[in-house]
Amino acid sequence: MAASRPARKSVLTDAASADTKTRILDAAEAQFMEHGFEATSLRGLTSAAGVNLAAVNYHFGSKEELFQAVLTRRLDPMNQERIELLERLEREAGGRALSVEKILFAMLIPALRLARDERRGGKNFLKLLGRAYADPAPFIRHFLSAQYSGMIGRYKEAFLVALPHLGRQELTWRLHFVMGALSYTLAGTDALKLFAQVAAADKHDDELLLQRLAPFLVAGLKAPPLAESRKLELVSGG
Amino acid sequence: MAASRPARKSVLTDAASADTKTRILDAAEAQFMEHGFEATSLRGLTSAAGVNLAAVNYHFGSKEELFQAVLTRRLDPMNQERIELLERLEREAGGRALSVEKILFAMLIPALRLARDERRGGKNFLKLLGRAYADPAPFIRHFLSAQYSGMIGRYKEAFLVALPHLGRQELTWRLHFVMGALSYTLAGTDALKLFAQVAAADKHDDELLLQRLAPFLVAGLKAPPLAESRKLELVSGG
DNA sequence: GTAGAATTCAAACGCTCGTTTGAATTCCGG
DNA sequence: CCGGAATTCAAACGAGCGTTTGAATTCTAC
Repeated sequence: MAASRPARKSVLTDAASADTKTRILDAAEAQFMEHGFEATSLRGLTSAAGVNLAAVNYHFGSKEELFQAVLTRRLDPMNQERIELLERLEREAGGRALSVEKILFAMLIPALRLARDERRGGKNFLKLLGRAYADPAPFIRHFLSAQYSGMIGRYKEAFLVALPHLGRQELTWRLHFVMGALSYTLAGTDALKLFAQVAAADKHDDELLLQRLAPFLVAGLKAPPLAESRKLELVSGG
Repeated sequence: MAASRPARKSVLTDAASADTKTRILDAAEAQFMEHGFEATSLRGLTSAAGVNLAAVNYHFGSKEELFQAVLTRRLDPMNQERIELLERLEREAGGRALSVEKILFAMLIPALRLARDERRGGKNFLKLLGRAYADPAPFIRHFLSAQYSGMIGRYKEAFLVALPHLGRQELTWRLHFVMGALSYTLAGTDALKLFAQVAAADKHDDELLLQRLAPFLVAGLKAPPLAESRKLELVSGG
């Protein structure tokens, strides 16, 4: 009989159940990406994974915990890589300040590597991540905050040095905008097919995509804040 | 007995039922914003609106059609205003090209006006809109495409003139990034409370927010595309 | 005031959902 | 090869969902 829920399984049996757990995680990644959290049903998910319906609750506890496990599996290593890359660049720079470009690249390249590595989820996962950012479910928002706060804090300090013309608050907003453009782009929200005639070749070339995104973000980050004197004009539309 | 569904009601009875319809729309706006489409239940929605459960299906046909009605009510006038504002600026400029700033402001100001007008939904609606952008449900994506394509096409032509150094495809991507940063910002995704210490005063001052967003977007749009020669460096991280 | 249409209402339908259960099966160290 | 733990499995539970129904009520034009 199954335990009410196994708090921690023995090391060896973990390996035995890895197959089922992995199949669930892989199917969940695809389904959550395609339908979002709410619209994904455990019945469809488990049947796609070729496992019993009860397996999700047995191995992960609940649908919510499964969702978090899906995110953690990819996110932890990627953010770890981001931090390590930033620290390596800082070490290589000696005492000198890093350029905005380099800091931004340190953020983007682990994401790019992940997108290219099908064994780590590839583009599907980034799409899922982009959508998770916009999901209103509180448990998702809290989870993402917790997962990202360390990494973002590090980068914020680095950007603060590279962008001395921005105050802390101004920088906070700029990073918010960066995350917006980034997650929207990663999510591959072709919602706006408006921008339709993007060449098919372009569409799935993630490197080219980041190479288009990077100059946009760098220029946006470097931009001077709007001067007091110009603010009034803005609203009057003049 | 209720008609299977009233195709179009008489003019006068429209006014009579307006109260119920409006109450439903208002409650739906709030609930869809808070929980998203899937997680919003008609039972909760109708009870919040103080109307009978069946009223949604009677007046709107289905939950999906209600969602579209919620969006249309605000979106049509806002996009209309955007187009009119752009055309007014083009007329005022005579034959001369509009600046990137002016075109962008023509996009942002109707959104700002809407955000400030509580009678038109205010910030709630923009938040809902930002979230709708990221919703994976196909009917939402198709609906938004249809609603936006006209407006976006107009602006794309205007930007193409203002940004002659960008090709059509490059511009398409830039507008994609702009929409990303914009919808993410409008959605007020405080998911990333990481950027936590944003002053409370700041938080709901939409004008200040757009004044922070504008320089970021303008600089991003104006940025030169990444030169061929630099592309390789990017990925190697050097 | 009355006929007919529009609207409201309580109730129910049929379905899907996440989760739980307890027996059957598989796994594996001794 | 046996015993106990881990896992799988079919079945069911209870709840909530969007939608439909048909009667009751309200509105309105005549």
